[in-house]
Amino acid sequence: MPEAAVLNTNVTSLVDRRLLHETVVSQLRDLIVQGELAPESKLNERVLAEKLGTSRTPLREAIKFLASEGLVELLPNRGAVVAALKPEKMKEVFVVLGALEALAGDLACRNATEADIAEIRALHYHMLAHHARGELAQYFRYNQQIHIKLMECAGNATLTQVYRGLNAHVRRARYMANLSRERWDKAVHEHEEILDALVRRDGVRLQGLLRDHLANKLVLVMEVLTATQGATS
Amino acid sequence: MPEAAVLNTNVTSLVDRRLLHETVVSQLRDLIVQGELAPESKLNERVLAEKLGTSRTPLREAIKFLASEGLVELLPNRGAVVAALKPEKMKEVFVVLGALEALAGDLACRNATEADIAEIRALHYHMLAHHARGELAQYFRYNQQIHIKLMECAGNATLTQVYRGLNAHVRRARYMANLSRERWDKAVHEHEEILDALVRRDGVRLQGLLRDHLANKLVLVMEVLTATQGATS
DNA sequence: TCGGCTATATTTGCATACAAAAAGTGATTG
DNA sequence: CAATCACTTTTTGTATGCAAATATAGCCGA
Repeated sequence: MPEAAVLNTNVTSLVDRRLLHETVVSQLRDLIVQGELAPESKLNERVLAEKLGTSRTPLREAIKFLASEGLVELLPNRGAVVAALKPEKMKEVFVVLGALEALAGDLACRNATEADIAEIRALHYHMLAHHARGELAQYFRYNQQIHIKLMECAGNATLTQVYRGLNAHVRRARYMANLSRERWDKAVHEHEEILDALVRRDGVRLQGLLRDHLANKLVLVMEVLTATQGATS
Repeated sequence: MPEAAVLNTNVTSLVDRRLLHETVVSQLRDLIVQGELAPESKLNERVLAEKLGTSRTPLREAIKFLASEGLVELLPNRGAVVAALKPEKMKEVFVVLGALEALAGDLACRNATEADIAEIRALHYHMLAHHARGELAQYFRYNQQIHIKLMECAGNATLTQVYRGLNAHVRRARYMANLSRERWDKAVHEHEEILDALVRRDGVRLQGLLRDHLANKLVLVMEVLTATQGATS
């Protein structure tokens, strides 16, 4: 169940069995992605270690791990800060994500099994259900799962890994978003088309749809960023 | 001079001034990329720490950093090993690299300044010189610099960062390669065409050329892998 | 001789301790 | 009154120590 890791949000660990400091990585990442640790805020090692119920050593290792992902930035002799959410950076990330999703779409049209497509369809309907109820968080959850599943259908684990890393940046901004009903409906409609193109295994069309979908996501994220940017500073 | 970091090979650090454990990350990465630490070999913390003249703590942090890049794999309670160089993994990486280089080529055609192109041309001639002398290592060095510079011309730092990370995997295999003269000449010719397409800012053609170039690289790497695979195991 | 078990040794993982650097504080002086 | 300097406090970076887990070796028994 690899999808579960994407939205793993438990802060107080339940699994002592034989996992290691990956727990800390996961917890820290969630704190950052969900915005509890704000962009550009300092990561005080003592405070965080206490909060996560560990010592500084595994925490520092986790910070280094996330630094490699780009979620935190290391300042020599001055610790680490949560990476800034700069509009310029978001544009960059979306351009790369666009290329990756387009690639994934193309590969998925060729490699996806019928079972894969059925699973995406199932996730799609879950998503529709939460959209109908106006449950944004749950909607996002299934939305993410669809995109991740599409990645996995491409059958390229490296692609999936890179995508996840970049996507973490974007999700940080998305957590702040309050979709207007209009935009939300539009996004759902886009997903309908995406599913349709996948079912027909029309790689070219799917690539285009994914690019457009991402472009719209970028617009949304930019609005969120400029809005909060004015509010917080 | 950001290109310098790509081929930074000093093991005994010269810079004590105010750099930190990034030194260890860089050293460790070089050991892996250059093959001194063979794929799937165990990373003994005590031995490595002594070799790099540090203690286990910064070394472990460096290992976690590289684990996030995918150059090493973490085995819970059993340390870390250098990531395997599996042909399947290489194929995956090249597919993603292909999409990224194509994207970079397209962006570079639009964003590169004349000075950028002049710099790439200069690197190109350096490369030709070392090709003429049959100096493989130096040839690779400038070859890499050209590709990195092309990435930078795209004006997307995120793209460059992701590219570098994936490229490290590939370079590990390339270090084992002994190019045949025929293939080598062909690669150089491809670079001539790449430069030409860039000068003419023909993004579509450049994308195609880069894809072909990468496809040929993949063939080369696969040959190296299957060859060494038979020899070492 | 071979397989399994125990005891030993190594190695990892985590916590703590210590040193250096940065940040904060306050007093003194121009 | 502001700025600077010295001093204190906090925080980071690194080394070391210790416990748990794993690998290794030796031993016994079949």
